[in-house]
Amino acid sequence: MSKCEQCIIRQLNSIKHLSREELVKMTNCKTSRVVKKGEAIFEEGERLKGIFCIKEGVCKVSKMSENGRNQIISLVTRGDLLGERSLISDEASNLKAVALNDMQVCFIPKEEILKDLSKNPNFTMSVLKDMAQTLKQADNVIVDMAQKTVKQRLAETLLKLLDKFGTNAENTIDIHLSREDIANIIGTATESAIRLLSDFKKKKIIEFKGKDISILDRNELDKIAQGF
Amino acid sequence: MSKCEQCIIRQLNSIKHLSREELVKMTNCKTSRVVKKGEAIFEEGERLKGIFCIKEGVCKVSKMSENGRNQIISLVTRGDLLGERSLISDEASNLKAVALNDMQVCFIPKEEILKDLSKNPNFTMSVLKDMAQTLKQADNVIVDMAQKTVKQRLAETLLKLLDKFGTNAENTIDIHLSREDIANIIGTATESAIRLLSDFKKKKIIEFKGKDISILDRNELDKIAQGF
DNA sequence: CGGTATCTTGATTGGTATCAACTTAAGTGG
DNA sequence: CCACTTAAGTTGATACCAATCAAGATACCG
Repeated sequence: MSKCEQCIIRQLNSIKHLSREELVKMTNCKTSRVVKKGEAIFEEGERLKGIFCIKEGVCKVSKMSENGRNQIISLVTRGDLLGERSLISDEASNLKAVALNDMQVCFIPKEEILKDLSKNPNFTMSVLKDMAQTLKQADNVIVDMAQKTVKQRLAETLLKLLDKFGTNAENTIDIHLSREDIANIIGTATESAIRLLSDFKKKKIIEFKGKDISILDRNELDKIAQGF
Repeated sequence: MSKCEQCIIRQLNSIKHLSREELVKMTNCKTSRVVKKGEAIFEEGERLKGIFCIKEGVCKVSKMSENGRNQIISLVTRGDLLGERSLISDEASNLKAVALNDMQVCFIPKEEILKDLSKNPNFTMSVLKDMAQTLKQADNVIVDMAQKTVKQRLAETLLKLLDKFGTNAENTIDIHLSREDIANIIGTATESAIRLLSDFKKKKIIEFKGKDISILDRNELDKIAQGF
């Protein structure tokens, strides 16, 4: 079993504030797990027994709306923690997490995390800061959803994806999302997203390589996102 | 100066987890302030030097969108804390808070709160729980904004307002919001909100007493909110 | 009492959802 | 290797919803 003390991923999140001693304990109680593309890490309504630390891969975190459509709330990647909130508020998860590609995640049992939270103020403060940050972003998303058009949101989403995942050898955004996934991020019907993507392509703002998207005119996307 | 130890409001939020000693210190450094209706407690972009504890009254917390419209993110009332997030993430506030009626608020300096956070795990944990809860609600709002129609959102908002503020002697929702405020909560143009309110009135789901709203058929609003 | 803000309604335009049909891509089993 | 199945992507036509502009009504305030 690989040791948390030696894990590089740890440096990327709040776990970096744990002491050597705490890390040793964590190594002893954590379990590793491989999650295949498309597989769920947890379901909406499930009671989580711990949190997940993403070692490799990306997953979409989503929530079902009352009308039966799926809304993707965030994309969680290498170095992120997943499930702290449900654990802290001690409620069933309100979200579902599904792997977008093959993943490696570590599972850390609830008791261990709660113990660390109660004994290590630096750790707690770090989690608190993360959460404050997430909340701020959530506010921004609310404003965008409430006041921007689908076209603006699509442009913005493409830019965010580019910044978060960068580009691969073919110059396409280095994460494969289906058209439906994209629609579920911006909160629209799949056909609408497709139509707008198609518009962007005609205007040479983006192009397709296979199904993947390559951004040609970042500047123009910026303008569209801001409403021109 | 009134004493935090004896303040009833304290029981309503995380401050209840502070020790007697900590409360005495807080009494000595806090300041009280009256905020008139329409006045701002703080502005977007302002660097807060502490947090606010709402003793009396209600304020709207909002954010300007890039297209120049105002989105109300939440309504903060008696017993709530305000400004913890900016303080924790140590950034300028991303939000603006404006009084909806005359308010009494206490201001607690940053240093005092940070000291309590670093020394009292119960307090920190309580703040953390609050924030996890807020984040969960934010997720719900995102889904609603992304996927519900304006009509659904209006119905939902009316129900939430009713639950949060109750009714007064005239059986109207016990908080006065302008039509514009309502529109800014549901994220639509003022005229659209007015039109839909007018529809609801015609269908005898609500009625107006002056400008205030009285809910006649809660059941019907529930149905509309869920998409029928 | 005039001026201003808020509220209200109508007409028009544009954006988005929905339904339906078709294409392409990716398996799967004979 | 081909025929079949299924999922994903694409496009057009239509109808509905909501934003915007314009104009009038009502309440509020100095």
